[in-house]
Amino acid sequence: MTRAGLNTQRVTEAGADLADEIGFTQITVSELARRLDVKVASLYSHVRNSEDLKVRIALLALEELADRAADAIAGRAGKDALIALANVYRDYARAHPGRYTAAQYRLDPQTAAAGAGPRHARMTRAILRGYDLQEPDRTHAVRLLGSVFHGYTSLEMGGGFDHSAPDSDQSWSRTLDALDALLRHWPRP
Amino acid sequence: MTRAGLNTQRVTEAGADLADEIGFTQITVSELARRLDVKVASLYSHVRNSEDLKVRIALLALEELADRAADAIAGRAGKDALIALANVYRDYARAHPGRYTAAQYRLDPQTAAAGAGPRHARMTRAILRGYDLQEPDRTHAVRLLGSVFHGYTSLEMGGGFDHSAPDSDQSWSRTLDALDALLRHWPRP
DNA sequence: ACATCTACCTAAAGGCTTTAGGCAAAAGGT
DNA sequence: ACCTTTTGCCTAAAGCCTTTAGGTAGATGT
Repeated sequence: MTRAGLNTQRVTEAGADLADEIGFTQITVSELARRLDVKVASLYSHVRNSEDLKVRIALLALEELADRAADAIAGRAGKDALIALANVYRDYARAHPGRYTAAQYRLDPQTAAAGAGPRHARMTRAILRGYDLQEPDRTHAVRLLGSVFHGYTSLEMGGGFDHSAPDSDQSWSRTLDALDALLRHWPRP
Repeated sequence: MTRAGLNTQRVTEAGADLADEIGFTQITVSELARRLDVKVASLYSHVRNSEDLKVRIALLALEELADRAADAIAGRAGKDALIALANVYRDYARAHPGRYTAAQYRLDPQTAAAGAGPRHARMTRAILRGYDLQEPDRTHAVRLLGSVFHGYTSLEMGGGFDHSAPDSDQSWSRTLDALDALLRHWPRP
């Protein structure tokens, strides 16, 4: 009887793929075992428990997202960079809904700090180099951008903008126009 | 042996309270039964199954939120109304994290349309009466506002803005200033 | 060929979900 | 008060998911 050749890495990737297919919240160790054609107990050599599996999928998704974001903003500035970064999140969420949901999974502070979370914050901050904002407004703007990227994407994923005109692509595009305008004319306190 | 006197309504409310204490994702029928000091099977007279319980909690939260939002925007306009509405969401999320998470629970379109979801959209739209926006920009703005309210609140709830200066209250306040400015000077296509 | 990992297995205990069938408290009519 | 109906809660049981313990055989290196 030949082996499947699993290790923690592969189990995590298979978990992420499975999440994209059936939804992150539906992930169970049993379901993943079925998918990998392996007995449930076998997975417990690669993953501490069900929670550990979810955390690993979350960290994987955060890292993949950060890599794509870094690619997207390299060599761009201002509105170009803003649009490129924003689209990374939205496109990733549409292509990999399970992974994207996983990226929102609540991690304890230590784990979060050790993962790719901080890279995301730095990249959003980097976008603002193209605009004339000083601290603390820069931080406020980072938080606003994060909120819009995540908020829009997650409402859209939840079907909130389906079945109503105008279509979501247009709102997205105009939302980015609006954010760009806002960053260029950020109000004084 | 005297009865607990439960019905669907009370079970749902107890479920919502429990969600606020232990987190919406931790909700199980068993846990709720323990909380109510009742055997698990008994709850299945009041609730079809675990999913049904969660949906009911979600609908309850959406309704409570809509009621508070309606109170908040009554008799206000412009930036006042914007701030009041935004604070309803944020305050509710902080006071009732379990219910707030429940309000984000994905409902099937039929259930969603029958619940308080559409009321929320109408109220956000009502806020924009105080600003000079025509369709389709009005809809784009509704979506942007929803994204920011939900996005900011959910990142804040997830601890994303902890342990970094300036504190989240300030960013929130300045974010609302920025949104107000944006709505007053919405960019042309 | 040998020892050593290591990937996978069987077995079993415990918890959550859900259905079926029953009993007794509450509610309502006469 | 008495009887009937309703209904709120129960016990029992089956099925699936999680997790641990202990065992076996394929891969790896000497």
